[in-house]
Amino acid sequence: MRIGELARRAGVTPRALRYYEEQGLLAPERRPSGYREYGERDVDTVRGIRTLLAAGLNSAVIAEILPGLPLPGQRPPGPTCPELLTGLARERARITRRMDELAEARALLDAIMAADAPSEVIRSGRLGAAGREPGGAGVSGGGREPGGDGASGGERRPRPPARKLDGARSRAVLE
Amino acid sequence: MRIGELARRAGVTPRALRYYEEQGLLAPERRPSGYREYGERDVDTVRGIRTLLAAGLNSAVIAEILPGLPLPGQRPPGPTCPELLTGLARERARITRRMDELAEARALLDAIMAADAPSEVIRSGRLGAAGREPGGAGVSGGGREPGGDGASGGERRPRPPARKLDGARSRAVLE
DNA sequence: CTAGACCTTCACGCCGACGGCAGGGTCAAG
DNA sequence: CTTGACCCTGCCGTCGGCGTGAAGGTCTAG
Repeated sequence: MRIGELARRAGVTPRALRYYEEQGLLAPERRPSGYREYGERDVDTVRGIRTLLAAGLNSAVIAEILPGLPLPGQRPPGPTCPELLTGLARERARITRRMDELAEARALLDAIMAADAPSEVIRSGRLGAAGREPGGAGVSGGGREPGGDGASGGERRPRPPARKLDGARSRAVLE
Repeated sequence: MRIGELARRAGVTPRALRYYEEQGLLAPERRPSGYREYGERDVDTVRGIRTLLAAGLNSAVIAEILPGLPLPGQRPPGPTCPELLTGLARERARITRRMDELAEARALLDAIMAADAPSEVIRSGRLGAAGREPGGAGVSGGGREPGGDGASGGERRPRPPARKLDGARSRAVLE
């Protein structure tokens, strides 16, 4: 199929598909005319890409992960198994951390809502970063915490004090 | 305290604190010299800001939320209760959706790892967007699904087809 | 008085994932 | 052949949350 159809079926724009190709996430055939020709499997591939992008993985990471997606049972001879596996574990841990952060933020919102809703404050404890109250009065669904999955590092440091090391700019703002 | 101390205690950079002020999230006193003077409570406030930022709320949203944070029992006469509450609920729902996305992505990673780890594929089902396998062989922790909290809209559309409406540019890329 | 740590206000740079446009080719139907 | 839908390759713009100087004022210890 051509780019427009894939775009519709995968729920993205053609522009995004060209971008994914540019980043090495897709490699469609080409017609003599230059038109890209995609296969059926690319629909799922693109959905997978979207899922991973939505999880905060960047295209470079996805690019090294993707080969394991489309048809399992095809081992590209490159550095797949050990390094890839650690990379996967790393991203998984990052996602879990992210979920913890979200849970914390949601708890904070719940605390604010609980303190704000009954027109006046009822018991209003101090809520440093996340108000812990046993019987949460959230709008729906309570707070639950994942078991503590990856490394549960705690300290908040905005920068590895920005050593004057010449190259190697640090990224990973907050993620 | 001055900006440097607050920065250290809250785990951010002075630059970030100035930025927060610029965005209306903080309003420190000023010494005659122009130096900013912060209070103790600002430490917690900044931590709260970080938590919310980490959850994907932007500074504008946080700005309208924050007044409910520091000292409860102080109702600024503006549009607080009804609109603020819906805003809070909206953001809460967004966070929950985000967590669902993350859970999905993590399940996808687990599926890839499971298919990749045992050196050869074992049963390799097709995994369109998230491989569902009863006995997941993940590294740690299984997959769990939140009860479905906010609106569980399903369709994936990258753009509200970009109507030629003049003003009103749409945002919310992927969030 | 002086050094050095700390502070001030500009103001530009950056990154990722695209959006959007210009200028031009392709293709199927009528 | 023409039309209109679709496609191509550049290439610049955007948005948020800061980083990173630059040029200069303030404060405190010695």
